[in-house]
Amino acid sequence: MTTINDDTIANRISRVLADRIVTGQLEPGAKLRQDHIAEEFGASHVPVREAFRKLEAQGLAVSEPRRGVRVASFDLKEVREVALMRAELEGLALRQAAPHLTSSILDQAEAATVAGDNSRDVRSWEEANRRFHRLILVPCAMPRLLAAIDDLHSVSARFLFSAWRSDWEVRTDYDHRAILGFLRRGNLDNAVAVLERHVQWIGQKPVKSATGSTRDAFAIVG
Amino acid sequence: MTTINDDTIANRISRVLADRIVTGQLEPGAKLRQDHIAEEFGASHVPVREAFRKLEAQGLAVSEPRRGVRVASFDLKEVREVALMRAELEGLALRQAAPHLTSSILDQAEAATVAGDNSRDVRSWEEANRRFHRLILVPCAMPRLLAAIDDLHSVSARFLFSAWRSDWEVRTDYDHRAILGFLRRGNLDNAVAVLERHVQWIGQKPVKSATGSTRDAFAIVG
DNA sequence: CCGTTTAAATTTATAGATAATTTGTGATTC
DNA sequence: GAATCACAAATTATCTATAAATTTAAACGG
Repeated sequence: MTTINDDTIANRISRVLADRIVTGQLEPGAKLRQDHIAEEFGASHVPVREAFRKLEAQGLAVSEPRRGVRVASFDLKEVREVALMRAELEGLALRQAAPHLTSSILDQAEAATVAGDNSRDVRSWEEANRRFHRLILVPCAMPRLLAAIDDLHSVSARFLFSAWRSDWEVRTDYDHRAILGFLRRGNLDNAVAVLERHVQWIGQKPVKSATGSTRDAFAIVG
Repeated sequence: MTTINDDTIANRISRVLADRIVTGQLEPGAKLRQDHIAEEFGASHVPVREAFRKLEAQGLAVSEPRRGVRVASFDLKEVREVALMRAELEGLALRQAAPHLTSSILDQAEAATVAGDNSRDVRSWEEANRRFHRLILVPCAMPRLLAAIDDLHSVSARFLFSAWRSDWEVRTDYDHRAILGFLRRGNLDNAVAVLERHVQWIGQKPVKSATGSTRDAFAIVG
């Protein structure tokens, strides 16, 4: 039996590019040239174009009709927009998921919180944080809603990595613990309230640019 | 000057197919064969595949890796899911749009409501209904949010056309009027509350199938 | 009647051709 | 002499045409 090629080349390219954009290896506004990318992946430019379309749908790239596609840029306004959307949709998901939450799931979510608190770098903190959110939301069993939340999470992560690429300070996530506490006690309304506030929390941080001047970086921290 | 080719062939194909799926000309589960579609549009299959990717992102088609793409099917569960998502997101959009609403906009929205009440067929009712929602939400100036709402509206419309393809009874939209009333009086909380309830209202209707048996059809009516 | 093999249809990917946009160069004007 | 406009060349995206791989179906044999 040969190697099972479960997904298409276009999907593979799309995943790699998405990761590069989210982690900041590809900077906002950078041009994505299909021929170059095709060459890098040892493929032709047709699957590359299909990958572009997927990135576009996820909000990670923007395509101008006959002028090519660029990495999507963002500003504080868009950080806020994504935070608000996540708050609403995650609140909805938690309400629907609550009846199906087991103590086993909540234990796993607590473990994810601990893992996040012990994370020494942004990347692993983000991974643990996403695991927490997914764990308590997936039982809502609403695929379209979960897919939408997932896309927003990717964009959130991009903001996060943009602001805290290398320097990350350890902090304890009291919100996650409060949410779990309310869920264990069956107090859904408070759990949702904390979650929605939590996701809207936008961290702010001064960043020194190459010229010595400082600009403010913003990111959703939750 | 020649005909301005503002958008790509792929976008054009995508729009036409989306319309066919939404109006029910293409039934759920129907296979979309790229060569046939390419031939119909006098194009090759590359732009067709790109159109497929867009439809997939909108939730109108599903693609299995090497087995082609089909028109997305749906059930009552998904109707509910879309209704809940629309309720949350439209509520959010209205809250953000409220400070920017002018009496001129509200007048146009009222005109759209009247047009809806006078509509004799589903299609024109849907068009007027969508116009109403867009008018009061667009001033939120959140492009990603509005795009998400727009996609959900398309899916809503698909459910609607599926249930009431030909027989549509005229009805007066009290909810729209109540929303406008609250907005005019500056009572945002009540306006949002009515809107969220309004969008979650799922109409139900018995439909006679070819065999003589009856099944229930469902659709978001708002 | 069921499983295997063969053939047709269809998706996926490649390579090449076309069209449009951008960029660089040169000429003309102020 | 500097700046702007026009034109040309190169780069890049888009589409067509063709080939390879995979799935679906159909036929054959047990």
